[in-house]
Amino acid sequence: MASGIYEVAEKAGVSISTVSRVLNGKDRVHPETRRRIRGVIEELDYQQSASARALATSKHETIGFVIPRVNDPFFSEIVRGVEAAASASGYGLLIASQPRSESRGYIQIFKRRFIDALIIAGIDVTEREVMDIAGRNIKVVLIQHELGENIPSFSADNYGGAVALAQHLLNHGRKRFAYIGGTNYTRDSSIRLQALRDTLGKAGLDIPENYIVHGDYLRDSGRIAMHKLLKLHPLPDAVLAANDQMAVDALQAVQEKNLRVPEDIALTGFDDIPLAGYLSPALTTVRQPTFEMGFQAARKVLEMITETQCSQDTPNTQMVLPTELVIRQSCGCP
Amino acid sequence: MASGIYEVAEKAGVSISTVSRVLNGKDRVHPETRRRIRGVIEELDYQQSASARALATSKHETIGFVIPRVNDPFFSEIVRGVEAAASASGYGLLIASQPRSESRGYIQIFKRRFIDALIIAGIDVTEREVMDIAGRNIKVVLIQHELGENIPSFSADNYGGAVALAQHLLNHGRKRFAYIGGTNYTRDSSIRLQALRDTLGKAGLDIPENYIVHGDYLRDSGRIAMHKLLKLHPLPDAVLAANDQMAVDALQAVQEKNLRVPEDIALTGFDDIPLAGYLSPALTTVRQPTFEMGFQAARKVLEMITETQCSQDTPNTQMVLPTELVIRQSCGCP
DNA sequence: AAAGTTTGTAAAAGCGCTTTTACAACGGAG
DNA sequence: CTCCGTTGTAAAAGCGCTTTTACAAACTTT
Repeated sequence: MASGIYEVAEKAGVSISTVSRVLNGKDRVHPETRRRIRGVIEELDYQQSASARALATSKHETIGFVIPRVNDPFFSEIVRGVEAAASASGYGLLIASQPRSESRGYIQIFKRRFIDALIIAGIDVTEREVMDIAGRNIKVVLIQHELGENIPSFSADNYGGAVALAQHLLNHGRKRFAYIGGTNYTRDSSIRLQALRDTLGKAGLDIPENYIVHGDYLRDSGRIAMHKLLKLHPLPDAVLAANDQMAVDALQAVQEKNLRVPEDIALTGFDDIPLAGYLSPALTTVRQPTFEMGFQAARKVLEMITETQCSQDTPNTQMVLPTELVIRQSCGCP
Repeated sequence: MASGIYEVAEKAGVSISTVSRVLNGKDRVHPETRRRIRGVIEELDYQQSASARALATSKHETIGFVIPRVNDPFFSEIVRGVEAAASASGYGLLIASQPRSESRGYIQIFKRRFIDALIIAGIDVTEREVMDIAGRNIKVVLIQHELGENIPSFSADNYGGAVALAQHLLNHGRKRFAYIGGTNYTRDSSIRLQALRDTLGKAGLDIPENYIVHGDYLRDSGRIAMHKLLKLHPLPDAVLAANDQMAVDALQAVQEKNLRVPEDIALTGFDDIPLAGYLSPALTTVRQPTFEMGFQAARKVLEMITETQCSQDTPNTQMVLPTELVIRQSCGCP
């Protein structure tokens, strides 16, 4: 009875199916009737029940999004991209921000929540997990992680960025490289390391195992890692950190020991978070197209959703977006 | 037929109501039957349809959240707090990040989406708008904004923080104060300005109108504002910015003119975003309990949701959480 | 041993919408 | 003036669950 749509129907003197037709912009409604119903809807400030609609249509107009940390500048910029694309299409965004370890459980929960698609960013899911979700007719797109080519993904060109960075430092005449990695063998971090190794190799250099230390991408882990490096003899003269946050803390660690960046040690980051430009010396780093990745990933899932409705299949995408070397002062440039 | 729960029921040789009872941990099910059903659920990897459940129970286990910008460190920390509390209770988080101007429309959309509660942060909604939402049986809680006392809210002690800041600068012997405000008369910004005026007043000082300029809280607006201030004669010797982001840019503006902070001009921010501590000079500011506000606000709505179910009413909350003066170097301290 | 309690389960009625089907009313064509 | 294609609307059948009601079967009571 009080059931929204019934009230409207009654007040307008029509049946609920007519109201429904008006609501969904369908044909076969007399213009006059339509206008009257519109009026009543306005008057009652009637709002459809999203759950009822979702149940009846099995479209939820909501996309799920899993990331390790919302408050990380790198990820929050991705969120902004996703949100921009989603809201432009009237889609809602259900966000789960959970450390990698716990995100599994969250993905599980998403399988039953009302979402049409799931975007997973910065989490090393397996193909099995993705297929499991996709099997429930939830479109999946990955950001900053790649799997089989039947799974769309959007990543930044980590390899290219790291090569550019290494090459730039080589051009500065640096010889003794060290690397501060992310959580033990995250894919990103190991790709960057590989790029570094390859580039050094071509120059006839290499990077000894003890010049590679691991942090966890988070605050303070850069400081700890750098402290380890500062105990080495000879000291490295170029340190690449796997992300800006660790580079920032590493910088503090160097300065605490009264060493100078870039004179004694050149230091670079990765990501180009806002903070990077404000340091002294400002941090040389690699800009990642974060907003873009989020935006494009969201566009892609939206496309996948509508495609299914028209049941045409487009080839899947594995996009690698370009990164850009951002030269500031921490590498030795004036 | 294929309807999830039917499959389970059929395979277990019971009726769907029994399966439902198991799903919801109800009594009146033979332990043996229960075990068998659990097994089948496991085997089929059956997941309940959230929409169907929501429709039947009118509980969605999801809370909506509106903020101006997810990628702003101030807000993303609030998000983290909200997310932490929500996910601890198994609730999902539907986030809308929209500039103040467009957030109205978004709130509108939320009225029909599947949410049990809505948290609105950093947006100057009116009491009417809130009541309109609340009338739809969606609990509403405000963050960083206050309305009538029947509407729960969680804010930081802006006034107290600004007083502490002003007093601290007075203790440093500063006399010519200037203020860089937020978007024209956001409540926060004007409260802070009032606090500044009151404190100066007690010390027999005041702040001339032309020493008050307005930014928009965002990047670069601090630089523009500071450039205006640097054209004044005499120059101010203490500049308070309404948030850290603007203070950071103001700092750059000062340094570009070859003036020194804090020697020539003391400069302070508000919020204590991570960046503040990394600058040189490091920024003296006021820490806002961002995570805490988010966390408590989420706890509050969750409480409100369960309360209604037991239909007891608790007095409403208008919490003002304490802020904390964070003294670094930009004020003149060593 | 008859009557009353539990206990375990099934059947059925919604939740608020969409969508299909059916059917009057109205025109234009033959 | 009858026949048939439109057009506008109503009635009814789901969507996948929860929940209430009903009722048989198994135990207690006295």
